[in-house]
Amino acid sequence: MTDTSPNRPAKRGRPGYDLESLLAVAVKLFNERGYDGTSMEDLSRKLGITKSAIYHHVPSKQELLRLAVNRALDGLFAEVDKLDTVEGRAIDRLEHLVRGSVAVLADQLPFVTLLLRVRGNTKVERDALARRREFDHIVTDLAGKAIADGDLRADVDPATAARLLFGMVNSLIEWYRPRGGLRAPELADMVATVAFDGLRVRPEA
Amino acid sequence: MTDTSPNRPAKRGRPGYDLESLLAVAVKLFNERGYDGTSMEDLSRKLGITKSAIYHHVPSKQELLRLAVNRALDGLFAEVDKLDTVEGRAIDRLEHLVRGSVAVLADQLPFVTLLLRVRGNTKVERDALARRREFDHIVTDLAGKAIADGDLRADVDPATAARLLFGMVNSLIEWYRPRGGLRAPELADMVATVAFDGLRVRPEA
DNA sequence: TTAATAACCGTCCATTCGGTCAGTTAGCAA
DNA sequence: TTGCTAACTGACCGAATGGACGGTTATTAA
Repeated sequence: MTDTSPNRPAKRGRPGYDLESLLAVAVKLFNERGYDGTSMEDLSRKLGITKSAIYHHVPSKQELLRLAVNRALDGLFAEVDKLDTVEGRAIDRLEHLVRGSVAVLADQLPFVTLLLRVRGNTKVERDALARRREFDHIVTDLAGKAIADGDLRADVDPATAARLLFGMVNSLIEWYRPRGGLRAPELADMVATVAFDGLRVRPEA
Repeated sequence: MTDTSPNRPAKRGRPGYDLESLLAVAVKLFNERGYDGTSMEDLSRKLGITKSAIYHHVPSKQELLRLAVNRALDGLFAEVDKLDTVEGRAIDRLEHLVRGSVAVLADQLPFVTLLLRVRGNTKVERDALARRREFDHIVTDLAGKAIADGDLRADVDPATAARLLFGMVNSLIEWYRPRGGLRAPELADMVATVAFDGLRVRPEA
């Protein structure tokens, strides 16, 4: 989807990585080995340039992390903003948010993956966690309204419903790979179906 | 549940940590900061002993990880073994496994948490991932049989069903804390209900 | 009182870590 | 051909890392 290869045509200056192409490689490596488990040496080796060359593009290792997680968060909050245009009951808006989140997850998989693994060791990580909590709060509110509407099971409290729902959504990062046969819309269908209607086949009336 | 405090009564030798109590602190810290993000210095400070004292109990940092993830895996496979005694259809056995896994997760939360975050950087981690895949394979087989029985939706393939199901189960480590009001059996009920019957309220016939 | 046991300390080490800095090189436009 | 821009190199640094090692201290059983 995004061109991440070095030496792409028609640019000023010496060809090579720019911030974008470098970030793509970095995030991929962070996801493979973990952020703390990846040294700048490791990254430079993977890039095929020296460690100091990385610092031409980015002032610190943490900045790479910051750029990545914010990209994921911006994508997710863009889906939240889209909800304003969605008419209908809370459960429908909730389903929209689920589908939107699956779409962001599929489209920005490496960034979302990194986001969901952040632990809170540094300020960058804590800021990311704060924005994640903000997102979770929005989901919980929607679940609460859907329960009040009588559309979502009342034997599960809103916070738990939100957590189970997005627990399932977020678990996609563990196995979904866009290159496989399954496309994002079909994936979103599956998740929405299973989450809202369950895995069990119900005897028809 | 398990006594993890140092200086418990009636033991030989100088009182202090033994492997068990040390491991508990280590795993907790690993979960807070990440395995790679936790140095042996960090751990020694948390323990209140010197770094070298740790190496009296354990030969390496990786050994701590190995002990922890194997404890989690042993718990999960014990639940698999229990399935032999369960009569009934595949979907019932699958539900048993879900409930059993939730129980293990709740009882051995720190160990399971650490297990689910392993990336595969070292041999210890790769071995853990291999055992996890073995577990996943068992779940997928069960899902396949349940679909063949006509009990699980046929519009989701077995592997995806297994992944969504245990994606939801495993996401519990992100928020479930045993000290809260919710007990493990009630938690298992909720997860099983939501996963198999969905979050949506269905109009009664 | 004396072993045996088991936890612990202080010091040290080679390596790796994230990061700095002064210079170099490759392509483009004028 | 000359600037200009932007990517890159190599040598270096102080701090932190996982771990080794020889000696010490607190407790219980005989």
